[in-house]
Amino acid sequence: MTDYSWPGNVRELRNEIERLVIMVQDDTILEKDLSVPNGTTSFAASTLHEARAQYEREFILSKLKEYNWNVSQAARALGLERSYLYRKMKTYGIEK
Amino acid sequence: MTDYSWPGNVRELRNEIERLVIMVQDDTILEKDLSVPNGTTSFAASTLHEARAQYEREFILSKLKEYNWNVSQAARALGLERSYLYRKMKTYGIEK
DNA sequence: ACTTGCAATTCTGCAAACGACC
DNA sequence: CGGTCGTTTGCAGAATTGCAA
Repeated sequence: MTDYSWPGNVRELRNEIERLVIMVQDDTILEKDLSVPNGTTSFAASTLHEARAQYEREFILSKLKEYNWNVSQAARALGLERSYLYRKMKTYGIEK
Repeated sequence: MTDYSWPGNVRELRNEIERLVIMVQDDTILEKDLSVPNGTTSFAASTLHEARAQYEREFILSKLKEYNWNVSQAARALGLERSYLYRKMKTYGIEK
């Protein structure tokens, strides 16, 4: 599991762990049990909530990069208050 | 403009109109003024709000198709109340 | 299958604060 | 000095969402 970057934030990792606890009967977790096969880049969000969060995170991140991490400009482009963008960044664990 | 399908819902069309009203100085709107050139499939949402809506719509639509328009099943898969999914569908103008 | 009312939660903009820089 | 930026926080009004029916 350490081969995977867990791009969203810790939530995704936590979800996977919870899933494993429930699904795997054996004491040992094998690679086949993982929902993220080696080499996978992103794993599909099922819930609307999850999907939304993942997408939002990517979108915000891309805008921040586009504006060279100038939060004020990115916020303007995103149509958000700059203070609110900070909150989003914290929520999604986005940092330079 | 009638060549474009305005996939989101009327909101996208309205936004484009508003943009045109503001941006185009002349009395006549030319094709070059459109932010959606002929043949374009989707036009980039700028605002987080817009992007979110577009994405959410696509996501919900795909789940509905996946479950053959069984709203109850789709709602369960999406992690939403079935009554709320109906509201979303209305909001985004999703119908079979 | 589909809608609606309502309450609880969450989201979001606004204002304000502080230091730093120009 | 006035304006911008980075960052955080409190608060009130708006929007989202689940539940019951």
